[in-house]
Parts: sequence; C-alpha cells; structure tokens
Amino acid sequence: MPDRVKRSSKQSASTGDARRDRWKQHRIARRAEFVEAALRALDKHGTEFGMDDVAAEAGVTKPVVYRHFTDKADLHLALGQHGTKILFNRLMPALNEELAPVPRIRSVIDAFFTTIDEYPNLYRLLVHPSHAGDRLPDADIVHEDKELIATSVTAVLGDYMRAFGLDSGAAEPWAHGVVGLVQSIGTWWLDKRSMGRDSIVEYTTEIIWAAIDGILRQRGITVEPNKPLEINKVVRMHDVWSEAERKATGEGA
Amino acid sequence: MPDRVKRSSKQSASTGDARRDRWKQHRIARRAEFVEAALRALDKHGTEFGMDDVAAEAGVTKPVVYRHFTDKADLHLALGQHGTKILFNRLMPALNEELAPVPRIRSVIDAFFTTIDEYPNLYRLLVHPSHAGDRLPDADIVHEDKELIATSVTAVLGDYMRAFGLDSGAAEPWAHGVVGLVQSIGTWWLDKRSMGRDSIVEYTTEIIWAAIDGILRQRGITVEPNKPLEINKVVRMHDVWSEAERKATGEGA
DNA sequence: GCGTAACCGTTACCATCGGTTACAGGTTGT
DNA sequence: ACAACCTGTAACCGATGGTAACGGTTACGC
Repeated sequence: MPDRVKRSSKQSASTGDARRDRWKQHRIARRAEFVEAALRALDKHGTEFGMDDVAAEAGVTKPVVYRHFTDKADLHLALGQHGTKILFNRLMPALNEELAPVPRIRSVIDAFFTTIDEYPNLYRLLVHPSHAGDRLPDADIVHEDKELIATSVTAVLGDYMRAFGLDSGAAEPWAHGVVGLVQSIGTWWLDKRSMGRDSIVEYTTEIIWAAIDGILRQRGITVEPNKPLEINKVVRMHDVWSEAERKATGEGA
Repeated sequence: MPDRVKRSSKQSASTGDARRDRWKQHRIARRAEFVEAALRALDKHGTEFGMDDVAAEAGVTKPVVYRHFTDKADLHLALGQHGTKILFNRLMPALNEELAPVPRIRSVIDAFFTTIDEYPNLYRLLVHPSHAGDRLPDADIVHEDKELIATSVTAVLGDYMRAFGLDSGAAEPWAHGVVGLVQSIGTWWLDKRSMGRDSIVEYTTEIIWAAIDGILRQRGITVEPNKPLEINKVVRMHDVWSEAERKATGEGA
C-alpha cells in the first residue's frame, strides 16, 4: 500500500485536527483509487460490471467499496464526473482557440471524437442512462453530466445569439439537439467504425456549421466560415468551466 | 388482425393441421395481450416495471408471461416494435405528403412530438437502452428500433442526395445525427415541458431545415423552402415502410 | 369416447447481484 | 492505555429475473 501520508505540517497542539485532516485527504485518494478500479472493471466486463468486479479489481471485497460510495449510482456518478472532466479538459482548449468558426467547430468535434475513441467504454456508460440501481428511484443522476454539457452549449449558443441580436429562446432546445446529434453520431461511429476519424469529424463539422449558417442566413446574417469573428474574443466559457471544476472537485490528475 | 394464415396446402395425412394452425393464431393474439399489459404496467410503474407487474396486469402469474416471451429483453423488443409501428404509422403519411420541404419537415416533426407526447413512457423506455436483463449479453436489441428509424432517414437522405447529384457518403452519419438531434430535443421537452408543442416543433423544424439548406447551399444548390420539389414525387419510403411492416408482423392495430 | 397435443394456470423454487451486518484487527496521536 | 479513525473479511438479506414441476382444460383426429 502506498504511503499516502505526506502531510508534514499542521495543527501541532490541541485537537486531533491533523488526524482528521489527513484522513480526509486520504479518503479522497481512496475514492479515486476505486474510480480507477471501476474503469478497469469497465474495460474488462463491459458496461454491466458488478460491484464485486470493482471490488475485486481494487483487490478488496465489496463492503470496502461501500465505505466510499453510498450506491452503485454514486459510483456511476463519480465515473461520470471523471469522464466529464476528461472531456471538458479536451474540449475547452479547442473551444477557446481563436479560430474562425468552422475550424473552431472542427477542433472541438475532433477533440470529442478523439476522446471517445480513447475511452469508448466510459463513453458508452455515460451515454446510457442505463442507471445504476434498477430499483433506485434516484436514477437519473448520471444524466446530469450530459445535461452539464448541454448547459455549456446552451450558454455558448445563447451568448452568440444575443451577440447577434437574435431571440435566444431556441438556444436551449437547439443546444440539446446539437449535443444529441454529436452524441448520436459518436455512438454510431464507435459501434460501426465504418469510417476513419477524420471523415466523421469532417461530416459532423459540416452539418453543424450548415445548421448554424442556415439559421443565421434565414435571419439575414452571413458569417465567413473561415474568418475569425470578433465576438470570439467576448464569448467564452468561464462560468461553465468553473462549474465543471466544481463538480469534479477532489479528483487528482 | 391480419390473418396471415397462408397455409393453404397442408400435410394432408397424419397430424392435426387445424389444431396447430389455430393455436398459432391464438399465440399471436396472446402476445399482443401481454404487450398491452406491459404498456399498462409501464404507465403504472414507470420504465422500471418488473415482470411480476406485467403478469399481474395481465391477470396471471409470471411463468405464463414466460411462455410467450423468452426474456425480459424479448418483451422489451415487442414493446419496441409496437412503439415503432405506432410511430411509423404517424410519420409515414406526414413524410409522404406532397408538401414543400419546410412544411413537410414540420409535418413529420409535429407527428413525432404528438406521438411522444401521447406515449411518453413508452418513448422513454425505447430511448433508453437501459435494458432488460442486466446479465443478458443480448442487450442491444431494443436499440434496433432506433436503428430502423435511422435507416429510414438514411434512405431518404441518401436518395435525395443522389437525386441532387451529391456524394451520399455522409448520409448515414447525418441520418444518425438528425435522429439523435430530434430524439434529444424530444427527451428534453418531455422532461422539462418548458414550452408548448408548437414551439419545439417550430424550433426543431427550423434547425433541421437550416442544416439541410446550409449543406445544399455549400454545394451551390438552393431550394425554395416553401415550394414543392419535383423530386418529392420520386423519393419515397416504400422499402423502408415494408421493412417496418415486416418487423411488426403479427401485431394488430 | 379416448388419446393427444396444445393450451391454461399455480406454487415453489433457484441464482444473481445490490446492499448490509457483524466481527476482528491495524495505526496513530493524546 | 485508550480513542478514533482506518483496514479488511465472511456471512447474510431481499428484490427480481428466470425455472421446474405439477395439475387442469380445451379441441381436434381417429
């Protein structure tokens, strides 16, 4: 077992603060360990891995896992946050690049496909609201992650629409739509693998840009696909990004 | 229900043909009864109904259900076909109307939202690949229905693209994308209900048309959104429709 | 009418898996 | 020494998907 103690300083006198503090630290690390174990179980047994598998993968028995996760749903949630974090870490830089619209979309989409290509099982797990406890009323928590992404897109979309002076009422459904579109193409691609990554990235980019361009055009706005927008400098993802950070709290790299 | 008995010829000698034939007929009816029961169970207990619930709803005990369905997956599949059939029955007329592009899209989308509004639980069940037997390796069968729809869209899309002289390579991913888009907006709408049906239908239609229009425009083709296309008369859904019929074999209206 | 083949339906059971209980140590700071 | 926190295990519970074994009943063919 790794030492994981590390905490030199702290609270010399009085209370058992040092202890408490250290244990707290420790628990976080342990949780992360189990998330790793769950990922291995996921690769080994597919999306229907059992809690015993996770425990075994972590080299312990089930109750130990349950000391760190209240539920299977809780584990799924942790997995979800892990995945979301990975995804955001890749998507954000791409999204914030100062590129022209189309290259920027392509960059994000490429990051997306690269990521799901790398963690196909995790992706499948998250895309399914297959849900943890079948008997848990609490079922749709994992769903939150997709929701978070949709929310991000809503924010971006809404900001742009307002920047263009458009009614932003459609931002939310459109955001969910685009997320669904990308997700669906992603799932299909992972299952069929009938074309290379470059191709689906290209096709996906093309249809998304077509939608955006088409909508703007219907409102009499034309945008150069390959020339950077001024607005790019304004519309960013701060808030959403920090939201993601908040959610992923406590996970070490 | 369509008799589909067909067995004109017969094993003249030997065994009881009349018997076997009649029972066959009967089994089909019985299966349909259970599908109805399952739908009631679905409304009563949500998407996580158990086999006992279905049995109870049908007024019998579990083993009886298992005489007609091999699996829970099998039941789900039947439910899926039922749902697909309903959906197709509504979508096809809309799709085959001789309308201009945008009204036609709107008509299909409206049919879609009307249907899921009417059978929200069934829709949720099908959209989930949550699935039946957790331990069943056979898990993604229900998925087939979404696949069927995507295939239909692929066919339509591909036909149009070829009719316009475009490379149809992107038809399949785009079809999956559009299906995912609509499905995603549908799920979101059912969950949130933050706007009336007319509004999402309008928004959804708008983004789909924008995508199509944008893609065509990028290829130098412009289409009048509100004038019927000549091609409409050519591109239809025969094959796909009959495919759906084949799948739904044995289910009465 | 008798045999047969299909159905009807039940009670009682198994296996799996999520989740829990109860027990038995370790380590570490006061 | 002791308290407080961890470590871990084996054995168990309960819900649920799925089966076995049993005993009718219906309707046809001979």
